[in-house]
Amino acid sequence: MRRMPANKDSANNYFDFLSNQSIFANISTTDLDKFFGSMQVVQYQKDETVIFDAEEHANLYFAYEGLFKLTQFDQRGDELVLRIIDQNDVISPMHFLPHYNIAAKFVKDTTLICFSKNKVNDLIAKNHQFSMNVIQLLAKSTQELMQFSEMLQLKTTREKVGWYLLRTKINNNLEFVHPKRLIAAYLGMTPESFSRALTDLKNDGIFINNKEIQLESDDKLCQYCDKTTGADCNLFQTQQCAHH
Amino acid sequence: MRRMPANKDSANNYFDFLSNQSIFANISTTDLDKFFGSMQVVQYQKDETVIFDAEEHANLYFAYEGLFKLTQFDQRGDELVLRIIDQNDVISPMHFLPHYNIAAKFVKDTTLICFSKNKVNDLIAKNHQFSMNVIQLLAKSTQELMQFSEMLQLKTTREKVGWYLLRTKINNNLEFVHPKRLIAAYLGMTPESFSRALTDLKNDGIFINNKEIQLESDDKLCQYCDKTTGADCNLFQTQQCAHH
DNA sequence: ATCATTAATTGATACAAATCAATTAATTAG
DNA sequence: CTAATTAATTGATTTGTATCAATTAATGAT
Repeated sequence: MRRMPANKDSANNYFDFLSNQSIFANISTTDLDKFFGSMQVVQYQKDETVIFDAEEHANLYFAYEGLFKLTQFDQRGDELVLRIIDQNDVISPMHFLPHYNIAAKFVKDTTLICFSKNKVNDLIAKNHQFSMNVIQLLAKSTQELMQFSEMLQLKTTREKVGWYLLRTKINNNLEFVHPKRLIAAYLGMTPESFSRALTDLKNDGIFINNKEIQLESDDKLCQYCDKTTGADCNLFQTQQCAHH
Repeated sequence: MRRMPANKDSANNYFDFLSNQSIFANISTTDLDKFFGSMQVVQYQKDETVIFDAEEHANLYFAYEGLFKLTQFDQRGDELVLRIIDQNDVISPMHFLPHYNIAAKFVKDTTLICFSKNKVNDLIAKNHQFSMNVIQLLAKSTQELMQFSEMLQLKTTREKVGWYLLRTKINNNLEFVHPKRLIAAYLGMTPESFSRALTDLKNDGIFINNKEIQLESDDKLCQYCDKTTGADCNLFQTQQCAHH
């Protein structure tokens, strides 16, 4: 980990970046600029592991650049990847209860912007819109975790992979942007099972060459959709959509 | 479902009950009484299933009496029990995003107290302490879901059962207060596997007769503990505690 | 461009837990 | 109190996915 002193140019980039975060939506520039002044920039290197505990890391973090996974792991070395975090994601260990730990394992060199618990709580106290935004963020996080549990518990290996591909399609146009082993871990399976599932999906008209996803027809992944996931699809509830 | 007109006596009981909820902590009686005035009481019968969707059920609910499970289920009929809810628990479907659905399946006749989204949002807007309490509630819910995922994914069948027994011990003194099939579903296993795991635990000095849990010695469940779970134990970080 | 390293795939096997089937125990209703 | 119903347990079998092992593909460094 490395603390970065911010020069004026980079500070402007950070401010721009932060202003676009939904947690800061509809807040006056005055209040924001003041708050942004307290920002800290920290950098982590590929392969570093950091325990985010409620004591030392009671901050609010923004992923400015890079890639890492939020994981729990046990004595056996098995791990649960709760979230894959890349550019633009937010995590708030400051909202973890005491004694709760989670590890961040950095997959790429990563730059985080963070704000201390005290500063954040000050803004919550002072700015009603901000506290609403925090509520929104936590509500979203609750719901994503419910969907995540659902994926882990209810979906078959093949369905998990289909669901992941669908989300990839909805977000960024048919290619894997993360290492397959990372995706496999996130879906709660081994890289071997992930690979085999990708092979199986040929029967559904879904073909993979290396990082590229090719679909026999545009709707081939729709069978792995649900209303919550589909809500972000540009075809959602149109004529072609299954949830129509 | 049945809407209950509240008479004066029962209203007093409900007010007392609500006042003790942590989401209403440190709020003036004046504000509370006004808010409580908007309360609705609804009753559900054993075996009823209700879909809590973001549209019709955008409320804040308190379980006053009864027992039900919050579940997701798929076409196959497999189900994920996200939470077992009994007396004193809170759920806030009002914080679900649009299109997100979850089912409540009532195990016993149940009385819920609820407040509409609008009334809750009014209180959030007006009362800073309340919005802090809501943040606290959502943060807790996020964390519980992370622990839940961890349990589902990382623990073996036996560890899941040991962990459940430990929590039971910490909460209410060594007996099952819920049907075993419900517990099994919550732990993501079949009743058969649950039963076999209970038998296995004899090797750890843990004996079950019907609903009663008997321990060879008081620390027999400590091997299934972790710091987060242990934080609620009355021996936490004392001499006897593994996390000491 | 070539070598070294890491990632991904493919095949063979093992294993934990689900499923299926039957029995016993515990509740609930009359 | 007894019969009926539901819950829990126990045994036999199946199954999906992890694990182990080996190979091939892709990426990164010199």
